[in-house]
Amino acid sequence: MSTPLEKARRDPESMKARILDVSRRIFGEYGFHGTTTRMIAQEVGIDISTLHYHWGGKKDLYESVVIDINKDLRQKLIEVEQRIHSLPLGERLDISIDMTTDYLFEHPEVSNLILFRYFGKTRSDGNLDAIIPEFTADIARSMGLALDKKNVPPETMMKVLAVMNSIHNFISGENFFRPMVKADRERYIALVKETLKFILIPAFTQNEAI
Amino acid sequence: MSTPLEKARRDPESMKARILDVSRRIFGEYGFHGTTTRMIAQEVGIDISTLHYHWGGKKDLYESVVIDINKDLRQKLIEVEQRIHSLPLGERLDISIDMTTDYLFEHPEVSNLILFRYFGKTRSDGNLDAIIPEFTADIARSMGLALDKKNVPPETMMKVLAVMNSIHNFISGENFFRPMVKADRERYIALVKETLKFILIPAFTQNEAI
DNA sequence: TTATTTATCCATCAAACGATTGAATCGCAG
DNA sequence: CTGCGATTCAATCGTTTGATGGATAAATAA
Repeated sequence: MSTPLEKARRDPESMKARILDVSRRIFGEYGFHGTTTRMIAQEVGIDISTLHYHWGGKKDLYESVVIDINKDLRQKLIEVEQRIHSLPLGERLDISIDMTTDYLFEHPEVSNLILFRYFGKTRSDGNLDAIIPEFTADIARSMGLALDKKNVPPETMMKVLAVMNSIHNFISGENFFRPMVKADRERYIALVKETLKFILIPAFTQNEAI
Repeated sequence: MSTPLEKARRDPESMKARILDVSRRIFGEYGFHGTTTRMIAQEVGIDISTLHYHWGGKKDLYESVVIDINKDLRQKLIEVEQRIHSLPLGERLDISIDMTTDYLFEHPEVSNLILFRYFGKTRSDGNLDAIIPEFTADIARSMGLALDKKNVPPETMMKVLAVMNSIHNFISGENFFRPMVKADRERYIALVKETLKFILIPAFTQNEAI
């Protein structure tokens, strides 16, 4: 057995995959209600009925998109963790911020969609994000703030959320913030990293031996 | 001369004001596209045509809402600044976080709408947020990071944005984050303040004399 | 070859949505 | 009371939106 999402990801050239990729971007920009199936179909260059043929309906497609970006993000987190594992905390943070920021600037729809789900309601919405608490606990462990990913204390969860949100904010708000600081894209990315490190590193290293 | 918004705010019992208040909340929850004029009308307990009579149309109403919440936030910032003016930086941050957090938890639609405008696109959207850069510069000065609100350097703007966004995130994401940390509302508010201070205060006081 | 499955588009539907119109109602000055 | 502006609602219009059915062609199997 295999879900439509798995099929799509096996063949990146398939129509399923093309629709999924465009959907990620447009759902990320306009949110669920702001996106129409016609917008997606037009961008892919197909008829709406073809979209329905492959994905069943708008809501099914949206759910697949959410699952897909969660998979991607989780994959990236594993990658980051392998890279920083067994380094001192300050360095772990530094490298994590660099890697995560670079990745998300290349795939801003990931941040967009996550923030949409955090802050916006959908008129009819199931609980699709049971994964997020697990993510957060994983990151807590990876940052050395918790020993295992069960029973992470609330204070720690909150700190991790603050870190992740700060990153997503700058990625997803680029169109809004970048003109404010009059920077080109490259400079903006540098400013984001610098700011994140300025804010985050002192907080988590303040009680550490130097 | 007086705009519909000013009229509404002069008489809080007026239909204009009632519609505006409900609109703030619903636009904040569902965003522009996720909100229908019928949802607002039903919540107020009136017919849609009455809504159109007072506010012209969905878009006009939405713009009034955005202007209204910006006015409120600016007013609050002035209030905060008067309270903290001439205190040492650490204390300024501490009190600012407390006051701003309390205010926003009482009016979460302010955070909701601001984040919606940062991260989401509306299919046709003018530039309605020319005020935000001024806000940000104001806060920078109020935090003692800039001497006057002209020519605030990009690095400083970014830091202020990071601070404000972190606050908005926890307010607006309450429905998502609070179950994750298994806290009741009161406890959640305390956790938010604690986390914000943990993250922010060390960063801004690290180079200060103690 | 023929038959069957897969994939795509065209035409169209029903529901939902933003908006308007015209009549009814209210408050109040003359 | 009368007249009039301000306000409200019921009914409805035109459009958009999500979704479907049927024809068609290409690929695949028999």
